[in-house]
Parts: sequence; structure tokens; C-alpha cells
Amino acid sequence: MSDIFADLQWRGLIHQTTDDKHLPQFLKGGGRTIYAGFDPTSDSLHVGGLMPLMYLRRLQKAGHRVIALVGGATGMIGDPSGKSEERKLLDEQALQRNVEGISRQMRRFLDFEGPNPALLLNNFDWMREFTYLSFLRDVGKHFPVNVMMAKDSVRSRLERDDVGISYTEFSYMLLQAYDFVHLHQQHGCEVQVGGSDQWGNITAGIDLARRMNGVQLYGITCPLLLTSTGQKMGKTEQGAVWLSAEKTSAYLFYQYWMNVADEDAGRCLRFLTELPHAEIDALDRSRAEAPQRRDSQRRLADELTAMVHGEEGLATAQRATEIFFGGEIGAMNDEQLAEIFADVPSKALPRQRLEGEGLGILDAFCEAGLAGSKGEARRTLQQGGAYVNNRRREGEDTRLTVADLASETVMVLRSGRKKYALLRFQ
RNA sequence: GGGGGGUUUCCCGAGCGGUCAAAGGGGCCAGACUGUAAAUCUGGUGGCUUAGCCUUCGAAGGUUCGAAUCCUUCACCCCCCA
Repeated sequence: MSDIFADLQWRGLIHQTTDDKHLPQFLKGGGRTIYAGFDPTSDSLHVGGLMPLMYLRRLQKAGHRVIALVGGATGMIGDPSGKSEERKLLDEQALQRNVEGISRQMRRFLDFEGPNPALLLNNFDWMREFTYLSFLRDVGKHFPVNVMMAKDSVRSRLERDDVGISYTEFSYMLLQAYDFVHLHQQHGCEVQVGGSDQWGNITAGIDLARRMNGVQLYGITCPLLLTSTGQKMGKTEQGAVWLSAEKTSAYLFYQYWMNVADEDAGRCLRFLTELPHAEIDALDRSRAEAPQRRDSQRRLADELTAMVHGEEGLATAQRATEIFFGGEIGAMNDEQLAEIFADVPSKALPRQRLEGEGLGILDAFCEAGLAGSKGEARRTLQQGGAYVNNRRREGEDTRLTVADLASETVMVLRSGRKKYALLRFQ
């Protein structure tokens, strides 16, 4: 059995632990029960969720029993950690839908079936039964308010006079702390892992368990997944990068990793892939010597896309990449094109437009929305930026006919380097 | 209440009776270069049935052969004096 703690350490995934001396030994050989929490604010996880998922996956592979805890109850309250504003509360129904979506995604990372199945739990299941009085008596009793006030997540909000913090969010810590206690009681869970911003919540749980039950639990935090410029990873101008294909296509997901900055690539490879150390070292060298090859980014994109979208999703993303970056489009059918150009706007036109003398290329670009006016289309064309099926076309009076279709009904137009639009002729 | 200045094309900003679709910059678009990066360079940047025509310079009227440019009224903004 490999040394899981050493591996985590090598990958830079140990930010802080509650017991540096004991934990490496404690985790050796497997058999421990470990949990991480997931926030159900949406029906899909985004890139940030990859960290805890891969963490649990590594631990499960190392022979530990892992619990993915979906915070149905805590999600209704909102964790103030790292948030600058009071958060909106979710209703029960939305929450349920989100929990279902998220758990579907987890199945790609964690094994819920085999001899050592992961557990998926929702803290709403035990929190809903709690009465206010019993919660105050059993849990609240053990929390000195002065200690709570000292926690970073709370203090940062108290020090600002423009936002403040509600009693509800202030109490969040108690709920998460109790989760840990509950999981220990019911499932023998002894370790909680989370991002470095979770330290306060994790230690609160450890304290609570000691006070309520006199047991010693452990916590491990990992670094947050940040870019070299200090931004959260997974954010683009178009918004978050999601794990669900409906929200972020396999192609865009793939491209996100393909475009990771050189400075961030090494960390991502360590944090998010299971590549062996030797291979990661080799990629580091390749990145230093021949950054233009972008071996690291390609490997990262391959690994993660396969993980999240499966081999099929990866194949689609790769095929789309080939085409989006130059490849001529030939011998395709509608279905393949639809898959590749899933994120590209399209417009349907009657097929008659292609018949007779055909559709003027300027009109085609206007119809497709690639040009706001014929004048603009003309300019693009004159400057050599007009492509049909990835082939540069020239001449204002070019007419497009059935012969210019890329597949049965679709024509792929492009303006400039990579602005695409489809015309569907039905 | 009195006096002065302003409102220009996506943004900033020049224009102060014809040569104004309106300088310059930013942004944006295209091209070259490149690592699907950054920077840089080149060109373009109201519409159309494009040697021409139409619409645009806060709004509406007016003067004039001709107005973004002059006059009147209105709206909004800024400054100064009381």
C-alpha cells in the first residue's frame, strides 16, 4: 500500500492538519473513514468541486472509506467563510434538485458500488429532525461565543460595517461542527478534509466532538484552487466552468484546461490528476524547456475531460479542438457537427435559399449573425476574415449553394480566427 | 433669483456656415506575427440596390442655395454670483 499522506504532501495538497505527527501514520494502510462537504448551491458542481472530489478519490483508492456529504441543511443557511455578503437561502425543492444533480456527477469520481463503497449523505436528513431547543441544549451549549467571534470567517464580517452577518450565518459553524460529530457517531468518521477556508469549521467540529463525546477527530485542509494571480480557478468571462455538459460543454471544459497559464499548470496537474510523480516531473521539464508545446495543458485537459465527461466526451472535445483550430471540415454528418459546435449559435433558413443562383456570401454572414450589416460583412470579407467550412472565401459576389454544405443541412461560417456560426438549411 | 459654459458617431474628444459620415485617442473588428498566451505591427470601424443615395452631431422649429456649425424655444448637465 502506497503512502497516501506522502503522496498528498508531494502534490502540495496538505495545507494544514490538526495533527502533523500522528496523521501520516493514522492514514497508512487505509480503513479510516473520512469526509468532505459539498455545497449544493447549484445542480452542478463547478471546477472548484474537483479539489475535494479528487481528494476523496485518492483516499478511497488508498483504502479508506469516504463520505461525500452534501450540505442540504447547511446549504439552506450558507457558509460565511470567504463570502463577503449574506447569502440567499435556497428552498427545499431547489435543494433537492441540486443534490440529485451533484450526486450524479460524483459517481464519476467515487466508487459507490465496490467492496469499499463511498457514502453519499445529506445532512438535511439528520438536521431536519432537530428541534431548536434540543440543538441549543446539545450543540450550542458547547460553543463559547467568544471563540466563535474569533474565527476568521466571522471576524472578517464583523469588522465591516457595510455588510454585517446575520445570526443565521453566524450559526453556520455549529451546523457543520455537528455534522462531523454525527458522522463520527453514525459512521465512525474520524477525519474531515476541506479547503483552507474550512479550517475554522473543521476545528469547531473537532472541539465539539471532544466536548460531547470525548473523542479525538482530525482535520486536513488543502490549498484553495487559485490561479497565480490569486483568482479562483474555474472562472471565465462567460462565468463559471461547470462539470455538467449542459452548463459547460465538453469542448469548453477541455479548452479551459488547455488555456491554463504555464505558472498554474504544474499545480493543477498535482492537485487534480492522478498522474504518477515521474510523469508530472517530466511535464514540468517540458514546460520549462518547450512551453510552446503545452504538453502540460494538453495532458491536464485530457485527464480532466476524460474524468468528467468520459472517454466519449474527451473524443468529442478533441475532435472539436482540431476543427476549431484550423482543420478543414469535410465528410461530416449533422449529428457530428451539432456535437462539435454545441456552443456555437446557429440559425435555420429555408433550403430554397441555396437553390438557383444560391445565397450571397454577404447575406449569409448577416443571417448567421457574424456581421451586423452587409457593410461589415463586406469589410470582413475584403480583409480575408470570411470562412465557409473553415475555408477562406473571397469575392463579394460569391454565391453559396448546396455544394457548400458541410453536412446534410449545415453550413459552418467563421469570421476571423475563431468566431463561428452555423446555418441550418431545412 | 442673476450670469456663464456645455450636450458630437460605442466611449472620450476635436470641429464653430460649404472641401464633414465628421480630426485624434480608446474600444471593437479583420490581417500578420505567435504557444489556442502576452506584446507588437498593418488595415478597418453609420446604412444601402455603393462612381451614387439615405440617416447621424440633445429635441423641435427657423434663417440660408447650403447648418454639427447661425437664430428661437424646450430638456438635461456643469460652474460662478446672490
